[in-house]
Amino acid sequence: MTSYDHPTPTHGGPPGGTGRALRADARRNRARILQTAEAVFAAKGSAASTEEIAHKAGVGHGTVFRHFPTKEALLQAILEALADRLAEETRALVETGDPATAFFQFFTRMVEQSAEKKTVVDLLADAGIDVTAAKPIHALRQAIEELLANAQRAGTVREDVRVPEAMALIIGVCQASLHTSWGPDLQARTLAVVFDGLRPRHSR
Amino acid sequence: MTSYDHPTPTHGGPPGGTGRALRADARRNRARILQTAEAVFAAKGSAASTEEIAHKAGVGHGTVFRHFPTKEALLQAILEALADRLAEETRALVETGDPATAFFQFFTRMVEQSAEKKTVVDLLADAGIDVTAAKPIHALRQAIEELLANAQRAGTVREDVRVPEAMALIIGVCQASLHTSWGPDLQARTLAVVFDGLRPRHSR
Amino acid sequence: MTSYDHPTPTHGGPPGGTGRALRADARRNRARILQTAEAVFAAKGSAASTEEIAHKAGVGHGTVFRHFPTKEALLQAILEALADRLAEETRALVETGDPATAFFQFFTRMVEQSAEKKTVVDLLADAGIDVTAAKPIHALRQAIEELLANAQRAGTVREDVRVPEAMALIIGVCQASLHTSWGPDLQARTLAVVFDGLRPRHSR
Amino acid sequence: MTSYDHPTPTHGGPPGGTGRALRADARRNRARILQTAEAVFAAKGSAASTEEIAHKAGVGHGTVFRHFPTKEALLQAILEALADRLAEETRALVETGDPATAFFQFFTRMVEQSAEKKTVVDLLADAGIDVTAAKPIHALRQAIEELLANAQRAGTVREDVRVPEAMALIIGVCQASLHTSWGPDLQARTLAVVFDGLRPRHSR
DNA sequence: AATGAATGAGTTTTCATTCAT
DNA sequence: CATGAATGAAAACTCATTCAT
Repeated sequence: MTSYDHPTPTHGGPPGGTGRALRADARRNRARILQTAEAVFAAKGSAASTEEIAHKAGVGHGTVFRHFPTKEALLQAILEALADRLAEETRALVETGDPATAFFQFFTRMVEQSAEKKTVVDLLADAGIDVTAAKPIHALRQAIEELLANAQRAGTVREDVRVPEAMALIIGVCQASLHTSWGPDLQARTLAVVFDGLRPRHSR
Repeated sequence: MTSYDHPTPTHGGPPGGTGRALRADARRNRARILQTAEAVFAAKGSAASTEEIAHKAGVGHGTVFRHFPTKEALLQAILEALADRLAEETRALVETGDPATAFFQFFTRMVEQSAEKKTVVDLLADAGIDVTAAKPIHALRQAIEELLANAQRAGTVREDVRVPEAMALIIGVCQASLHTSWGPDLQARTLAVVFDGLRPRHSR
Repeated sequence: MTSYDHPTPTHGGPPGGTGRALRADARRNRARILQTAEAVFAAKGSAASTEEIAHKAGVGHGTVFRHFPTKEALLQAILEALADRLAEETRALVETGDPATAFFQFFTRMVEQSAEKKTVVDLLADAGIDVTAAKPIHALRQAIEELLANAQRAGTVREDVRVPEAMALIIGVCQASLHTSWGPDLQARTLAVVFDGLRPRHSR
Repeated sequence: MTSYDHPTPTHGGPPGGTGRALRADARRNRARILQTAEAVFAAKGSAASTEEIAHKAGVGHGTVFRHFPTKEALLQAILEALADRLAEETRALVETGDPATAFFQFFTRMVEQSAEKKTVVDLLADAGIDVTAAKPIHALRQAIEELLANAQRAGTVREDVRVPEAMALIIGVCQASLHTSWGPDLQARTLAVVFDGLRPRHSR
């Protein structure tokens, strides 16, 4: 959520000092647009109109374009904001979690959040962007790499599993969660299979 | 391919004896439209225009709407046709394959075909249709159920795995194959993890 | 005016024969759109909206885009239609006029029509198209070349005058006619100066 | 340049003695906006946005509208400024030039400057303003009248040529210089014809 | 039955103008 | 006074859908 508070990058200066709060409302608008857009795109896919987003955000639709010059830019911004949030969360898990279980916690958490993440994956699909290529994804990827390596060092994930398939499995299960009648039971059972496949043989 | 030849079920009876010749044309048109639409939607996503489909199918724009009253109906019809094809294929595997390996063969085959299936899943996502709700999916689902049951009877899949998570895993890996740089290696390693998770513990 | 009657170039066949008059109204619409657009652009410049043109032509604005995929295409079509008309007129003058005076008649006629030609010149200016490069202008240019050569052979225009300056003078006087309070007197006196400059010295 | 320094005539008196410093800023801003706008409009036509002008002038967007209540007003102001400049230049020629050739020099100079003047003429055309009606044109017109009269008195221009056609010819050749491939040769030959038409018969 | 012309609601984007800070 | 954020009218263009031929 805090990542929505960033002002436009052209205004790097801190708001403190002489109290130049000239664009407090602009910042607020930007944040509201991002928030609204994420929700709307999540609900209706990237085909949702900017007009609807503007309306639901309570601003004129010109204001959306003032903050994000194209629809594509808005999509990218959402992507980055979400990636930032996830990377932050993941990094916290890297630093404070139990290495043996943190990767599995993370995996589960991602799937739980999948309604939100649908946006990301959809946008990635629509934009034709390769997950591995998108810049803001990089931090997230690195955090995942660490979680995986830690789990392997702790002996809870097989040594021969590499990052690409780990990400593929995460993405896959998250996506699957969108296309079936997906209750907590089903989620648990699906993850159980995958987690079992990830564990070393001798550990069972 | 044969599944394209079904006329719309709403036109069950011919209006007269002499009407047959025209009916053949219409049937051919319907088949060509479906075929073309599947290819076009696969290539361009569901945002592709009906006009383009009509053009590539070599029919007038209006003809598409004569056969499918809305674009949505066309999407549904493609879905049904594809589900029919897959069900047929799967059924053949049920009847002629080795029970111990048929389920895994089927799973692999689905992922290999995922480029084609992308269409379906994308369309499902866009249309907000739940896979489990679509009627023609039922036959496919039944065939999968049999494959799974056979494998469990043959001891190559854990007894506690149920159909929903099996389908979720299939869908998930298929979807994952569309994002990330997905080569044969990655596909093999990802399936290895999932298959491993599906096998009974004592079999390893 | 007859140049408006051309059907879309994709339908080369003659309307006769079996009387397949399927698109009589399409042809009519195309002609009306062109006619209306020429008038509107002449009155308001090329900044006039396609919506206004559609409205004044009595068609939906989508129809304008069906016939001319972009506004630019519409401008070009007007240009070509006008060039066609002028070339035809000029050619007639080449064939039936008095070589000694035809060039001057043509020059005068162009200036008289300048209200109409404003469209052309404006469009040329707006589109950044070089007069000499536009294809449909070529026929017109050739006719002008002949008029000039004939006049020079008849001794009413100096031998050292070349086509480029002749065209420059025509364009210039036509344009000037748009920017001043331009009555018949002023037109006559301005042309008198230019015509005098064009005549050989010994002829006066 | 000096003509840019005039404040808007509607603000005749200063509100107080201490207000002078601010006024100087405002004057400078006004001048910079006019200068920038002339350049931008010259380069991009009157479709250029006020935002771009504000940016290039280094002022806020709102400042442009503080000085010129509408875009139209800005166009008018540019026109006046340019007319002032040209009138000044022309007046200098009246006072210091050779009466026999000054008019022709002036004519040539106008055509040479036509790239700059394109702005004006274009704006006039776009705005539908008649040259003869614009007030600041009057001074320029008077100067031209004198140049013409002097040339006629010196015997280098025919007695029967009046100011309107002289201006029409100037405007026409300037405009023509914007269309067609216009090199120094073509300019020279075109002016040669016009100048020849302007000279008395016995002088050749 | 097939065609494709017509339609107009909807989409993205731009920009002059207003107004709060 | 200066600023730039907000606004919404308007523009070009698309496309599913309808309908006359």
